[in-house]
This record gives sequence, C-alpha cells and structure tokens, in this order.
Amino acid sequence: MTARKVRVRFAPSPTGPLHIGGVRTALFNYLFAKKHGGDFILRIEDTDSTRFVEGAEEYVNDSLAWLGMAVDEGVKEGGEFGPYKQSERKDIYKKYADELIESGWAYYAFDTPAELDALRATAEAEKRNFAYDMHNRMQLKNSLSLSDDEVKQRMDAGEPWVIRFKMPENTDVQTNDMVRGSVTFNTNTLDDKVIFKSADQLPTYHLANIVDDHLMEISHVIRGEEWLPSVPLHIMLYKALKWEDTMPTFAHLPLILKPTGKGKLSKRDGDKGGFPVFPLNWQLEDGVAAGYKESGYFPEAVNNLLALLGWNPGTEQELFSIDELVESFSIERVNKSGARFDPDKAKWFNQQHLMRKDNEELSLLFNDELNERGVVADISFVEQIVAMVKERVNFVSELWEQSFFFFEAPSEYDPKVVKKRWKGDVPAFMGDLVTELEKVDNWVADDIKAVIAAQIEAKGLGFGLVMNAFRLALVGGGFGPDLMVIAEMLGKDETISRVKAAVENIG
RNA sequence: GGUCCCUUCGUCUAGUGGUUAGGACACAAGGUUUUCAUCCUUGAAACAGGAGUUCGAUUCUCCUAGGGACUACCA
Repeated sequence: MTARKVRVRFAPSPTGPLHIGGVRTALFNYLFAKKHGGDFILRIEDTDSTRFVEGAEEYVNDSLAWLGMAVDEGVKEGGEFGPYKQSERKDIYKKYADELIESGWAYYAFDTPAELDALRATAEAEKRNFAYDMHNRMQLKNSLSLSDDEVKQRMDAGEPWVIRFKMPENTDVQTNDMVRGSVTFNTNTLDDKVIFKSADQLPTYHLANIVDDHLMEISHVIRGEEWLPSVPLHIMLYKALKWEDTMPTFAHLPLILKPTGKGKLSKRDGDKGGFPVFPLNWQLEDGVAAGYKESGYFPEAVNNLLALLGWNPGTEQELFSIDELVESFSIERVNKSGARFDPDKAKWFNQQHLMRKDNEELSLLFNDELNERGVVADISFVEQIVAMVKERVNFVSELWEQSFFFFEAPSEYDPKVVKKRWKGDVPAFMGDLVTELEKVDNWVADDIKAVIAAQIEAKGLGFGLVMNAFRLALVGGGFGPDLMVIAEMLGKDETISRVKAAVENIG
C-alpha cells in the first residue's frame, strides 16, 4: 500500500455555535494532521438550508483561529480542492447520484414526507418500527415498485422526488476503526437512506460527505461517535461509487458527557454549572451563551483540557502546549468510552497555564483590564503586582480582586476580619503607629517592618494581631501578598493615609 | 423496541494473566506562609455483577446489568 498524504477535515454544519464537543473533534483532527505532516481542511456542510444560522460559519473560523488551529484549506483559506462550502458545490453531487441510479445502487422515491410520517405513526402505534428498507420498499412509491412509464410521468409532471440508496440484503459490512477496532454491521438492519432530493437539488449529508471526502482526497475521517451508525452506509457508498481503494480510514471519538447525571454535554449544563460550553460568546435572543475566551480561559488551556478528555499520552504529563500536544498525540491512545466534563479541572488547567505565563505577558493582559476600569498605571508597576499575585488566581479577571488595593484605597473593611483583629488596644495602637511611620526615612519593607516591630514590643502587643490589623487597614481584608511589600509599593503617604482612614472609619 | 458502542477511585485516567492497582482534579488532615493563595506531606477513595478458561483473572471468553449513540427529504 502506498502511503497517502494525511489529509483530514473538520466539517461542521453552520446550524449554531460550535460547541466544545465539536471543538475537540476539530482539535483531534488538527493534532493528527500536524503530527503526520498532513493537511487540516475546514469544510462547511450546509446542505440543509433550512437550518442555516447567520454567523455560525464565521463563529467556526473565529473559534479555530482563537485556539490556534491553523486551517490549511477552507472557505477563507482557499485551496486546490475547493470550493469548501457544500452549498457552493451544488453542481458536483447530482452526477454521482445519477451514477448510483444507473448502476442500480439507488432509486427514485416519490413518497411524500407526510405519507412517511403517517406510516411511522401507525408503526409506532403498533409498537413497530418503520424503516424504508428492503422489507417494504416494493410496497412504497418508487422507481423499483412503479412502472417506468409511471416514474417518467411523475417526473415529467414535476412531482418532487428523492433518491434513496438501495441497501443490499444480508451483507456484513466491517470497518476497522482507529479507536474502536473492528466493528461489523449487517445491512439487513439498515434502511434506504435519502441521498439526494429534488426539492432543492441538494444531496443529504451522506452523499455530500462521501463525494467531498473522495474529491478532497481525505485520508482519515475523525469525527464524533454519533456517526458510527452511519459507517456501513458510507462504506457501501464508497463501494457503489467504486472508490473503495481510496476510502479514508475512520476514527470515531468518544462523546463528552455531562458533569453529573445522564447524557451528553449540552448548553443547559453550562448554564446550570456556571461553566462555558462554547469557545466564544454567542449572542442569543435572550442573552448570551458564555464562551471560554470571554470567561477568561487561555486558548492553550482549552486545548489542553479538551485533549485530555478522551485521550492521554500514556505518561504522567498533564500540561501541554499545543505544540507539545502535536508532538505527543496518537490516535491509538484515544479512549473508547465517553468522558464526563469536569468544570473544576477545567479551571485548574487554566490556573496552571496562567502560572506558566511570564509576568510581562500577563501584565499586558491585566493592564487592558485596568484601563477598562479607568485605572492608569505604569506597566512595570503592573508587572510587579502580577508577579506577586498571579499564583493566587485562576483567571486574569481575578487579578483585580487580588490586587485592587494597589490602585485604590479599600472602600470597605471585611467585617469578619474587623471583628477578629480590630479590638482591644489595637485601634489605639494603630493611631500611635501613624506617628512612628512618619519617622521612617527610607521607605522600604525592612525598615517599615523594623519600626512596627519595635513599636509592638514597646507596647507589648501580639505581633500577629497587629500585623493583621495593619493588613486590614491597607487592603480592607485578610488577604494579599506580603504586607511590608504592599506598604513599600503603596508609598509612605498612601500607607499612612490608609492607616488614618482605618482608625477613623472602623469601629 | 431495533442496531451499534462503552464499563478501573466521586471525576479524568494509567496499568498487568501473579502489582502494596499508579497519577491528576475534587475532598480531608497536617506543615510552610504571623493573613489568603501557592507550595510540601499525609489520608480516604476503584477493577459493575455472575459464570467459564487458568495453578492464578481486574486483565481472556460468555451472560446479565448499567450507561451512551443512532434509528429524518438534520447534520
């Protein structure tokens, strides 16, 4: 067998915002392609015009771009195998549908949706299952059961029709899935799927998918597990079209499940659990569905957490950059079982990636946020602060609540800390401390500390009690980095003014 | 209902015909940090059940149960 160039595609339907299950499929395709020096193709599968959603295609582009998955060929990027949008490939498919009719692999059917619905309803009432298949196709209205004349007549009269694939009888169809191994289906359990419809002159997913994968020379089809049941149809289609030799290898990825309860992850789970289910914000009529980006996640953290959902490198490494993922990825190590999404671990990944960022990069990000809050600060000052507080947060957006006191005096004091630390001789001591602090000439952490320590000793108070009260005065609560460093950075005047304010306002 | 897929700590997972079944998140305890967070140490926590094969099965086979996907002129 000659080795073909690895070419994989991510083929979403623009029916709404891409959700993280789709993002993970894209990621695995991307990793597989890059790992093998192949191409990552983005194809838009918009053969169902009724479900088209404005902006969904752009959303896919933006999402992949944000996550750093560079598309080699696609609608925007172009390429030799275009167009990359199925609605623009309309003219291509009919020919293959006709070919299937001619070779006897498919037939025209005239049953209306209403008629079929009725048949389904009766079948259901009798607790039977209705399927348009070998058992009843001769009783239905199609070019197999009708005379050639009648077929021609109906078509000439402009009656809508559909082309169905004629699933052969009792044939075992076997596939060797890259993640699931050997899976076999018998065609007797399969129905005659619609592959083309006259109403809009468009193929359905199955035909379009096979034709495009073939024409685009796709070598591996990596997609979600929900597609596993249609594999036999696809294989039969390749066979019928005589494309078996170049049929891609399949890999069906496990699903991402709800954090708790039953079923696969849905938008509602995100609302309920307070975590994003989409890469980017998506505007809804009644609000906005939260995106990872806007929720403060780094793209590398999202890639990392998604990659580890259903895949692992076989080592104990858990933190990966996208390049490291490419390096370590292997489709054989993808799991078969569905993986529950864990919002806590998602945060942890972000925190880990945040801690790995250098202070300069973080300070730039934080500075943007400061500007939004109307705070203007020297970038080197911001960088110093970021260095001190970055290990205390999961997100850049939490930097503010951990460091606001560097930029403005606390407007309130945590009542719990007040109750615990601001009592007895402490308020009086703090008042006296102002005079002592005034005497500090060289305003650096060590000297400030020395003065306070001396004063504490002189008054015979508890060190911890005083330091915590001092902290309360400077930051408004019982948190934050090293207190003496805070005082130093705040400067003499500001520190003293905050102590004075505390003495006046608490109590 | 039918077809197909899946099943190791609460969760993500590693792993083997003989292991003290390993790691991570979360949780708990202790230490460091005179705060909070980080960090360190420790702890609790799993092979769905039943048969079979075998000297021996979590690992192989079968059955059962549970979970999941699909079952459209949607993808």
